[in-house]
Amino acid sequence: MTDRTLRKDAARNRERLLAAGRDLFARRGLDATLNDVAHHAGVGVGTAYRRFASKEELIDAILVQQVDELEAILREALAVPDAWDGLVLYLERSLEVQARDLGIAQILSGRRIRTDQHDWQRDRLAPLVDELAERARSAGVLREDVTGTDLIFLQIGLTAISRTVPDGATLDGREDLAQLYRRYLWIALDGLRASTAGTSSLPVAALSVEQTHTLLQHRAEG
Amino acid sequence: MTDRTLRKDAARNRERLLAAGRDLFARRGLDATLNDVAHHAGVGVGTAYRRFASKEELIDAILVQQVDELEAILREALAVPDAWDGLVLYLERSLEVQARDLGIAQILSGRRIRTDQHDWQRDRLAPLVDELAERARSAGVLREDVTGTDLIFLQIGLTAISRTVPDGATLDGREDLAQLYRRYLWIALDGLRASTAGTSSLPVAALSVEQTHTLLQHRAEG
DNA sequence: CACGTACCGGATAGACCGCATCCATTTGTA
DNA sequence: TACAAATGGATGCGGTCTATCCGGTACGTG
Repeated sequence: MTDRTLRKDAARNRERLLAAGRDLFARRGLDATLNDVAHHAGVGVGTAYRRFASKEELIDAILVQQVDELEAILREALAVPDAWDGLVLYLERSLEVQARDLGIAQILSGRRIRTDQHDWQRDRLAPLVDELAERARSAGVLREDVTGTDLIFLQIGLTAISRTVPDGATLDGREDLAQLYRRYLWIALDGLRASTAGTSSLPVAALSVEQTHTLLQHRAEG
Repeated sequence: MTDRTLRKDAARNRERLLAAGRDLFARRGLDATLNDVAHHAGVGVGTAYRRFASKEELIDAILVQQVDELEAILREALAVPDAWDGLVLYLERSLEVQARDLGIAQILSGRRIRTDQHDWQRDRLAPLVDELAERARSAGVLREDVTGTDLIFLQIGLTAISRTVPDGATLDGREDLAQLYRRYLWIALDGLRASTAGTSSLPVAALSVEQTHTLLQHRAEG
């Protein structure tokens, strides 16, 4: 890296670009343009391209922070005494992040981008997820035939459900639409439990046929 | 419609276009070009545009057949004596269709296209799904708090998981990769059951961390 | 069988979009 | 002050998708 202290204004613009990038990638996903980011950051396109040679480079820079966040969630989950509670905490928090941030969801689902320096998925996150699953299995709370990779794929599915709901959508005065995916998380959790001690109460009410239709319809226009 | 009997060659080309469209939309999704379809059908672009004024029109024509197929699956499921078995049959078959056909999966998920004549989702399919769920609830096999719309959203999630696996992918000699999503279907099914009579045995083996990584990596290049 | 017309094919025009560069101008700092 | 560093955005390039146009072809009716 050419890290020989940036000029004051340059450093400030770099921060602005990172912030705008986080914001824009979160909302519109990874195919937002670097030009978009520049405009959104209030700087010229040229400035953006001087700071980050390509869009990928910007994404990589943003990614580091977000992987740290996910790793923190995992370590916190592992620190929870009860193995099942830890598992639930991880899934809830991780999915909350991905529901809010389309960009990171796309990356964790293996879509869109192919940035070389992100073997972190295997190297940093995956072992922790595996450990979380292993611990829950050993404690007899997670069914024996489920592994850490299953948790990954389940997250991919649940994230897809959460993307079904447009950004700040409400429907018939329902404010909990953004949490709809949690219904299905909890159904999945009941399916993941070893001891089938009944069913959990689902955190969000189901949608009516009309509401579902409106939602999916609305989605086509975005 | 100008249905005053097409000339023989025109009719033949229309069929070719429909077949090519089905094939291409299934494999590459709905953003395949009408020019692509024409080329794939072995006819000129002009021919394609004479037959179908726009891509949407072609999609609509194809859609009719596929909705019929889905409706047939639903009716078959409703005809199964055991309510739970019917539910399982529906989900298995419907997801199999969507796993094979990216185009219809995109439409059922409310993505991509906004074709006006397809309120069929609410009008033809949704009531049947609802009936299926209602029947299973009444029979005491489906948990009380789950509705037909929940089945829709679950399918969206599971379809997303199935799209994780590239077309004819194998990994370490595993031939069942295309069925990976069924693991998660069965986890979901266990979560949907009212009587928690233990856990089902999952139909496909879990992936290792390395296999998962390879899969998601590979996906980025498509 | 001959003629008109519906049809064919594909080159091509036109619109749009994303990426990246270049350079005249401004700003920071030694 | 002076000069290197940084700025901004107009601009060029290459790609994609949509859709049309028109010289040539083949169907099928009289």
